[in-house]
Amino acid sequence: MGKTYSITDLAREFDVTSRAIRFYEEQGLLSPARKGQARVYSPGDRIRLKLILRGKRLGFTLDESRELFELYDPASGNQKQLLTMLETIQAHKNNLSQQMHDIQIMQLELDEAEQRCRQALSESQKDKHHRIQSGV
Amino acid sequence: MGKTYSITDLAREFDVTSRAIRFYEEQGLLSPARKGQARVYSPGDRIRLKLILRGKRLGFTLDESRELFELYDPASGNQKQLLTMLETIQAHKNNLSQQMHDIQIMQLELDEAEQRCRQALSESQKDKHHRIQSGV
DNA sequence: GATTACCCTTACGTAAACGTAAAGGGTAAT
DNA sequence: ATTACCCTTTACGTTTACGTAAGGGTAATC
Repeated sequence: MGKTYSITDLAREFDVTSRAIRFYEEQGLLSPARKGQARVYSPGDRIRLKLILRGKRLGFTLDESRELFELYDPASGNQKQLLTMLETIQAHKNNLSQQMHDIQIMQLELDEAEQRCRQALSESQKDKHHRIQSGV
Repeated sequence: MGKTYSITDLAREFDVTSRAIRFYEEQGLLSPARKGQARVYSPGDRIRLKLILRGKRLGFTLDESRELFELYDPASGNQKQLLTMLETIQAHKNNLSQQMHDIQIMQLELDEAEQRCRQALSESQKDKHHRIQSGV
């Protein structure tokens, strides 16, 4: 009953190669079921892949993403590691704040670049008209 | 008169190695003046380095950063490339929006992870007290 | 004058994240 | 039964962004 996906299904959906998906498994980020030799991915596996790719967009290494997954795993029990875990989380939160800030600044700068670009375009249009008018 | 910086000045300020800074130059992202053999960096060079590092935090490759610098350069004149330039800018803006979105979601998730973590900690504290009270 | 602290170039090494064959098996339509 | 398309594993190759010696010059300091 549960929906399943082949490796190419997921590869197509998320625009990655099947090689990449196998690589994530090799690195311990995915562990799909098997049907014979073939990999069979559950909706949970699919989400997991989605998270990996989001992590990548944010500049996380695969190791970091794997570590984050462990934060969400029921297997986390170990109490002594809870403080370490909090530090990890805090570090990630700090990085994200920094990135957020970086993005806002860069968006402003790109807006300015766009304006200058449009300006330059409209002026080259004016020049064209001028040349036409003056018969050059 | 103009303030200048040595390579180690900048390396210390931005917490990168001088090797890295030389590498950026090798890739055409910086071109400091020279005094004899030694590199001499102007305030402009310093800003440039700052931008490179910000780009890196946002997942830009050095090639992409170099391309962005060209968008801001007075040497940009070429009119035919203005449209290509606008496309490049738009693509970057789209990526940044996506990243912004990714960050917001991940911040929420990290907040939740933190809460669960603190919860687990306080419960392990309660257990401790309980064990102490009951003399185990 | 020897140590310390910079600076340089050249060049090989490396980690991460796949790309890219090579060689083969499974099944479904033509 | 052959074409086509899926799947597999093994394994070497590649790009990016530096790290890490190795070897040598300069300038201040003890």
